[in-house]
Amino acid sequence: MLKLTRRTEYGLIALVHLTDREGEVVSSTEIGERYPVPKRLLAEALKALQQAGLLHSTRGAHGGYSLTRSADEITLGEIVTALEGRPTLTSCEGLGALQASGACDVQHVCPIRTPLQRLRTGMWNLLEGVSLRSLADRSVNPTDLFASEHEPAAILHVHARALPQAPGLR
Amino acid sequence: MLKLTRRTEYGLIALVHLTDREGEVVSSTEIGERYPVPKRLLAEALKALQQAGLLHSTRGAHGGYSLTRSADEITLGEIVTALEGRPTLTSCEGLGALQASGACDVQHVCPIRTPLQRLRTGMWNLLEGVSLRSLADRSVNPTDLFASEHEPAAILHVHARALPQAPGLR
DNA sequence: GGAATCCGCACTAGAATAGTGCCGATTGAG
DNA sequence: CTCAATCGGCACTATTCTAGTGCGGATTCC
Repeated sequence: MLKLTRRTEYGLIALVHLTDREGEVVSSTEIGERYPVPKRLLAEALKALQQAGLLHSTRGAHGGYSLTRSADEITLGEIVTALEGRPTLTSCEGLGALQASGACDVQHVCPIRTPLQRLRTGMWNLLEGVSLRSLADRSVNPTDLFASEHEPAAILHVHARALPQAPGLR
Repeated sequence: MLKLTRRTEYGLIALVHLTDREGEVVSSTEIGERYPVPKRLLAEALKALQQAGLLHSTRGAHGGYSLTRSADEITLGEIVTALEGRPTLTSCEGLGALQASGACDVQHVCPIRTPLQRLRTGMWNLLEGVSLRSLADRSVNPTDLFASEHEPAAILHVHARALPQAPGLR
């Protein structure tokens, strides 16, 4: 299913909270008390974020977590990657380490392998395009986060009639 | 996990194949023979697509499936919805039927509810923006499917200037 | 020394996913 | 009219993923 796990959800809650108190050291206890979140799982999410280098942890009394970088420099993509691994779409991609080894036995005939990789890339860009800051900023109009003035369909350009050279993303 | 199920994968394979033979009636057997896909599951995916109104089925000998509309008019969003339900991101949204009933007990304090809804919307637009036709068209440059002339980050508009991307995965 | 806090391991229960089998209903062809 | 191809529906199993919880150890401040 195309959705995030709770672990990620908890991690996001924590990160948004940490963004509110940027610069400070906040304990997992504090976060756990503020939101109805199983503290134990919250701790796991925080650990994962720490291991991914997104959070700095200080132990001992008065310890806690803090952002290692500015909230502007942390993307949703990184966060999701840290919490549940880089998002893949199909089994083909899951193995194969992306086109590296042609491990996918369907590869030769599989008509969707490449298209689906594009899809993943697109979704990935979407996640990469959102900073923790913008996520945490409640003053931003929801529709403005992703939506642009242009028609979404036009942006993503559906039928791909115009095929302008694209910035080599990946 | 942020990924599609195999069922969806199989459904997409079938749809791409059906797009290649647009107008014709193709049996699930034929598809199953062409690609190394468990025929049984393929049949399930096809059934789901039929029930969603994306495919027309004819029974009996020489029966099979065909697209109900032009491949241009079918979006990935519809397909995914048919095969695994409308993508949600968090539990908050899962219940609540989206902001309708305030079922989410975290709602009052949950700092990510709204932002995450935006995320979902963005991903949804992404899926809605891709037609089956463009997905099936192998001549389209992969990067062009989603990418536009504009910088992705600019489109999705974020403060972040795209960090160096870690190629490592899994 | 005690309290607060992060750290790491292991375990259970439930849900989702992947896959398979079987039989009935429908329909075209011989 | 019978046979074979094909869709349609039901039920079942095994594996993996997800969610949640417990416990004890290591650090650090007071």
